[in-house]
Amino acid sequence: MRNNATLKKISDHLNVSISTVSRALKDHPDVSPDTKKRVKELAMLMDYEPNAFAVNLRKKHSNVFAIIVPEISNFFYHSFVQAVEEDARRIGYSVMILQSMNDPEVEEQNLRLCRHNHVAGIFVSITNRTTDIAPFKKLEAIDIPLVFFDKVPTDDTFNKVSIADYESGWMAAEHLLTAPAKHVLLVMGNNKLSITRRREEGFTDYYHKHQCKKKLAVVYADHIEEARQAVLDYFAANKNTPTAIFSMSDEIMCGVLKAIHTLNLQIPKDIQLLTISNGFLPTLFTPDISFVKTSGYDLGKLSFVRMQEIMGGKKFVRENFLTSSYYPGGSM
Amino acid sequence: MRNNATLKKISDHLNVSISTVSRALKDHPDVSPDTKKRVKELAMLMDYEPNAFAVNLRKKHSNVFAIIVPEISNFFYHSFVQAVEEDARRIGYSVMILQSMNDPEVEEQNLRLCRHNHVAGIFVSITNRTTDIAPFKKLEAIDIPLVFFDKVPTDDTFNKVSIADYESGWMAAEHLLTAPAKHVLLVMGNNKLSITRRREEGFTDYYHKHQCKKKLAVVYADHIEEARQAVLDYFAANKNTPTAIFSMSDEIMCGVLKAIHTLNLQIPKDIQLLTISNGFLPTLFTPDISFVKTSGYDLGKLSFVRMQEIMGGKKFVRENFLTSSYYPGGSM
DNA sequence: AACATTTCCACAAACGTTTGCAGTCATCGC
DNA sequence: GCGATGACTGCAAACGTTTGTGGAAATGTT
Repeated sequence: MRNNATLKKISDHLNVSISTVSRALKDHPDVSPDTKKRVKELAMLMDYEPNAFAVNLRKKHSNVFAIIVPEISNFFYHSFVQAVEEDARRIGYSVMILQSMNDPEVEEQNLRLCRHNHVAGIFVSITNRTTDIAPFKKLEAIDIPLVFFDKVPTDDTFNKVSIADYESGWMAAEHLLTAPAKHVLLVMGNNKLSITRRREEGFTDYYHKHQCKKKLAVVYADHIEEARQAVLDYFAANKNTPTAIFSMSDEIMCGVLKAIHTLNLQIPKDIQLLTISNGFLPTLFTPDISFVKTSGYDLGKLSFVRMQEIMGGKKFVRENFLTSSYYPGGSM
Repeated sequence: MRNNATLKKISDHLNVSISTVSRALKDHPDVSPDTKKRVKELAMLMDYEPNAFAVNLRKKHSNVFAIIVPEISNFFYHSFVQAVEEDARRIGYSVMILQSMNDPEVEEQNLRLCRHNHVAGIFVSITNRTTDIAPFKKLEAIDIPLVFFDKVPTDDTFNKVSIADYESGWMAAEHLLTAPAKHVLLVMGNNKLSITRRREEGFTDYYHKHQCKKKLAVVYADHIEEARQAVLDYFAANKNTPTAIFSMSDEIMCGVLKAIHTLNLQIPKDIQLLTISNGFLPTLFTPDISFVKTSGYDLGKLSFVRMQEIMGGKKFVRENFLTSSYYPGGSM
């Protein structure tokens, strides 16, 4: 028993033309109040719903936004998604979430899906290993607006919205370097990403500018397990060294904590820890982990504003930054 | 500069008909090897991509699956999504993720989106407060296959795939009741959900069957903060009472842990804790939280099998269950 | 009464694809 | 040399919608 209510069927029942039905349903001034009423009633009765395929074919674009992220298992993205969904809903659009599994190939498949479905716009946080920007260029060629957020490519012909990474690294240093430990370990993500480089730069610039005498080490990790291993390796080489650790993300922090637990070290006695986070995970531990807050929600709101600007025709490329602030916990 | 490669344009360039181009591109035996070659080459050159709207309009359905979950911030769902994505990709389908934000109204909006886009199939884990199943019935009326997973409605005209909840509750009791504490606290989710009722039933059945003498209390919570408050309330009424706590999910566990941290209680000395989990979160803490494992990944695989059966025409309704197993940590 | 305007509606083209059907050749068997 | 077969290819309808255009009444203006 298929749902077959269509403009044609309604028009047949009412002895009016298809176009009249179409216009009646969208309150076009050309149709009389009386027919409007009749059409709407019958449409309601027949449970009419416009066929999105036909509408989109005609209009050449759909009204759903896509969000492409490396992995949805990231608290930062949850609030981002929520913010975008709120705003999208407000203007009658929907949001579909696609994850690239940190695989450029999957990412490209997702982009293809977006192209085929002529999505209204795409918010994308790129993969650690994304190097080919051609698929993104392709999107712009067919006028699908693109906003990069959080993990953005270095290419600067794109619209990007990101955390003020340099500043948050700087802020992290500002607080972490007050910790007693004489050693400092930076556990960073993939060092090809601008997000990583800028956070590290912010941190080390503060470090050098204040002529900090602590011994500084930096390690890079692509995911939890690598972060854990990196920290284990560090402590294998620096046994019993009180160290202040800077973790640049939730994911990294999880790895760091696993290592710390493995080594049975105490926070904040043996180790001081400060991370950059959206704020959820750090509060789950004892003591709370101190963090520099980066709001995925705010980033989502900002990204959406950019998206609407682009959709509205503002074509100039821009990069926006979002400031962050410090939330002291008990890990320092 | 729009990407306009279309069958018509290709046909114009090659002086053949649209239909020939269409058939050539899909290796229809009716068209000669020579024209096939020419068409394919030009199509490649022009970067032709079929217009999904037109294809779908013609075929009356798209090739994307939808997954609707209350919230994506749930580790259990991540692996579920991953499993489904893997299998979908394998048969050339895509997956879109929609979250209902635990709001039945948003859930219905998402269902509407699925209907309008004539999605190939829907995997849905319902909201805590979903009572109206009419929108789901509507989906079936237009032949969109539906598989409920994890949080499933009680109505048994639907296809459902879920954790063997009773069994996992039973298993949890089996292990938790060996803990030294004389008091047992069950922190459960929304008690209208069958998942909650069955897990609780499994637990209490074991409890009664073994004539357990420990003092049993049960509280319900809809989200993290409620869980935290419930535990705080419990300990306000039972000061310094060594208690073994059963948490029925990751989310609940987070709330429980927050309360435990607030009260400065020690695990496993003062409190023993056992949760049901997908396995990620429990390992982030020290000591590791013991858990009964429910595999989202396996559930995803199973759900997909069901989905394909339904799509293949097997119409009979069934409910599948997935067994779980115990992973000891250091929290007991 | 003649003409202009408004109100309401229908026609038809277009969006890009798929597919049943029919048509045009050339080749083959006899 | 005639019908039959087979290999290609094109025509046209259909999917359901939107929208520019034009036309027939009804109303208004002088």
